Amino acid sequence: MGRQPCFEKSGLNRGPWTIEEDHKLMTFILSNGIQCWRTVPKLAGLHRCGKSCRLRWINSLRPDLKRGALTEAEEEMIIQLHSRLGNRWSKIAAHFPGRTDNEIKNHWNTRIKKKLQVLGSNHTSHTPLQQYEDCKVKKGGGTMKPESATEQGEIELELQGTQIDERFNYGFHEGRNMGPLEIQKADHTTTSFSEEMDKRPPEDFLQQWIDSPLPWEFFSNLKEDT
DNA sequence: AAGGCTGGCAACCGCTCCAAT
DNA sequence: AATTGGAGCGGTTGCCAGCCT
Repeated sequence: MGRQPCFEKSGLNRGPWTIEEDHKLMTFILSNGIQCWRTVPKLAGLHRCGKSCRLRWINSLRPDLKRGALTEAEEEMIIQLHSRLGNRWSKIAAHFPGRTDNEIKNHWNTRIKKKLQVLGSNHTSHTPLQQYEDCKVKKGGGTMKPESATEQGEIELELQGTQIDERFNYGFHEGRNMGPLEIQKADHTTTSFSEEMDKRPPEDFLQQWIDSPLPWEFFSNLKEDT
C-alpha cells in the first residue's frame, strides 16, 4: 500500500517558485501543452516534480486566472455552495471561472469562516446559516416565515440581516423580543419583513444559478452594479 | 526602532480516484 | 479482476508582510 513519491526528493527544488522557473514552465506549456505532468519538468528544464508544476500552473500561471480579491457576490456564492457541497473545494471552484480551489479554500478558512463565527453561525453544519440562506432567498421572493422562527433564530436572522442590509439598503429593527420581524429602512421608517419580501420578484435567482451555473459575466455585472 | 504576534496565502503532503494494462 | 501509476483533491504547514506593543 502507499505510493512511491512522484519524484525523488533529492536534487529537486522546493519552496517558492522563482521568476525564471515560472517563465520556463509557462513557456513550455504554452508552446507544447500538457500531455503528462510527470514529464513536464524534465522537458521544460525544471528541477521540480510534476506535481509541483501542476499546482503552480493551476494556482498561479494559468492565463485565464482571475486576479484580485473575491467580490461580495462571490463570497455569498461560496457560502451558498459550501452549505450544499461541504469542503469539496474543486466542485465549488468549478462555479467560479478563473478562481482556483486553493484560493477559495484559503478564503474560506481565513475570512468567511471567521465572518460566520462572528455572526454566530455554525460554518460546519450551517445551522443558522440555513436561515441566512433562507433570508437571502426570501429577498428573491421565497417562502420562509420569520414569525415562526425561534427566538434564537430571530436573533440570528437579525444579525445576518444587518450584514445583508448594505446591499439592499435596509436593516432589521433592533430588539430581541420581536413579533413579526420588522425591517428598518434606510429612511428610518419601518415595515414588516414579510410585507417587504412580498415586494421582491418571485424568481429565486440564487438557486437557479447554483443548479445551472451562469457564465462569469454574471458576476461582472453584479460588480458593476455596486 | 525593535521584537512579537497575527493573518493571508503559496506550496507541500498524503490520500483517493480512475483509466490503462 | 487485479495492479499500476498519473491526476486530482483536501488538509496542513510554513513563510512573510503588516500590525501592535
